[in-house]
Amino acid sequence: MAENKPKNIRTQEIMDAAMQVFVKKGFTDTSMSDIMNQTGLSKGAIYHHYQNKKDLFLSLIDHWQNTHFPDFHQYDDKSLSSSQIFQKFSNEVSEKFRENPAVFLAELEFWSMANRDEEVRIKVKKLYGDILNLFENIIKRGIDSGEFKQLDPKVSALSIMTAIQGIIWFTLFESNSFKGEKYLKYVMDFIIHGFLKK
Amino acid sequence: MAENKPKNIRTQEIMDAAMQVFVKKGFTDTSMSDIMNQTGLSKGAIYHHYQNKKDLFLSLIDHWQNTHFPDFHQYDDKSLSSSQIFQKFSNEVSEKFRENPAVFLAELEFWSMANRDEEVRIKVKKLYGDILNLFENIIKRGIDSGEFKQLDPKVSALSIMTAIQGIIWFTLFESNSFKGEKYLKYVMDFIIHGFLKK
DNA sequence: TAATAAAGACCGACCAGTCGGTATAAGTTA
DNA sequence: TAACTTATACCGACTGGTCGGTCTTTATTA
Repeated sequence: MAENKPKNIRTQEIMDAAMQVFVKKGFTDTSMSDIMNQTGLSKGAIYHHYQNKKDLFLSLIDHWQNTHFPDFHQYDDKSLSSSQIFQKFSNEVSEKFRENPAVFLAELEFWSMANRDEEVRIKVKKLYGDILNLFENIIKRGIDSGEFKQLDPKVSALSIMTAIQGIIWFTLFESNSFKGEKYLKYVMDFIIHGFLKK
Repeated sequence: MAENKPKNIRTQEIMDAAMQVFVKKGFTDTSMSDIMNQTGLSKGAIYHHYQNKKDLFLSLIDHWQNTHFPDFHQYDDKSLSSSQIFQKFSNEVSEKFRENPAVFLAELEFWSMANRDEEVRIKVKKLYGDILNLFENIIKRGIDSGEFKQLDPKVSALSIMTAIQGIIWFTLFESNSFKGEKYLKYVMDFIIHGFLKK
């Protein structure tokens, strides 16, 4: 029998295990027994910590945001220009990608589920809403300071986001992960260059 | 009993019906009886035309490419500049999006399945390989003619593709589909402008 | 052209197996 | 011992796939 552990420790373990399986097999094809095997726990233990499979999945979205997403506050640094902030962000994404490409596959699963389930959609929409807000503010700051030309902040923010999402393509279709980083750098430079005032 | 129809007609019907259900519920959550209901056919009829559920799904990828993807040959038109071709392509995507946003959700399902199944991955990889080749050639032509600056054709093609994919975001999270078209136009103009020689 | 034969399309009851979830018991710890 | 955590036996709903057989259309032949 597995050692008893405090709730917060155990749930972290379950989250990490569930992430692996969900990313690999998708929500529906992942059975609770898959998660049991991955954690080494029993069915009863899992259901003790989570009401049901969907509850577990919804928790996973929070877990992803907390674990894998860059800390927002570090981008409030006023000493950096808007271009520099985007570059910094891009570098962090590259690093995440090199360490663990599966992080981005999780997003794919989130999007796919968002298309099927209202609750998931709301939660994922909020997740990306947060990101877009961050980008938008950085862009606005760049415009106000005279660094960027007169852009549409909302659409520009979205362009950056979708450009970054493009890296998922490499995780799926390209074995050599180096190229993903090259893509990201190239695209980011291209966009920022287009943002800058002449 | 349903009227007997020639194979090619019937399979088209099944494909259209299956597309709707798969996009809405995803592969695993779609049962064969869902497809039965959507077509009005019996289980035996479906299995008469397709070996199994996965065979049906794989056929759907071909069907999508044939039905919803712009005809490649029209882009061989040498009288158009590379910029004009991309603009034309972008307009067609916009039109598709206005008519039926679910077309793009199908891609999401393809990607998601590509992550889980080797056969699907190979097929989807080829699909996007075709698209990327088309883009790459147009870009190369633009460079050779002096219209575009010295770009990396492969990465540039990928940038355009991922930018277009970004429209999926609107299908998922935004009710007002008009905005998707605005996004696409904005991004496409931005990219092309960046491609052009000064 | 009429009768017959072959092919193709379609039907639905049925099977073996899987899954999410529940109820309850057993182990652990403070 | 009381509270918490983990284990196990079990259930009902549902799924993909099979199969014997029927109905329709097309081809052949007399």
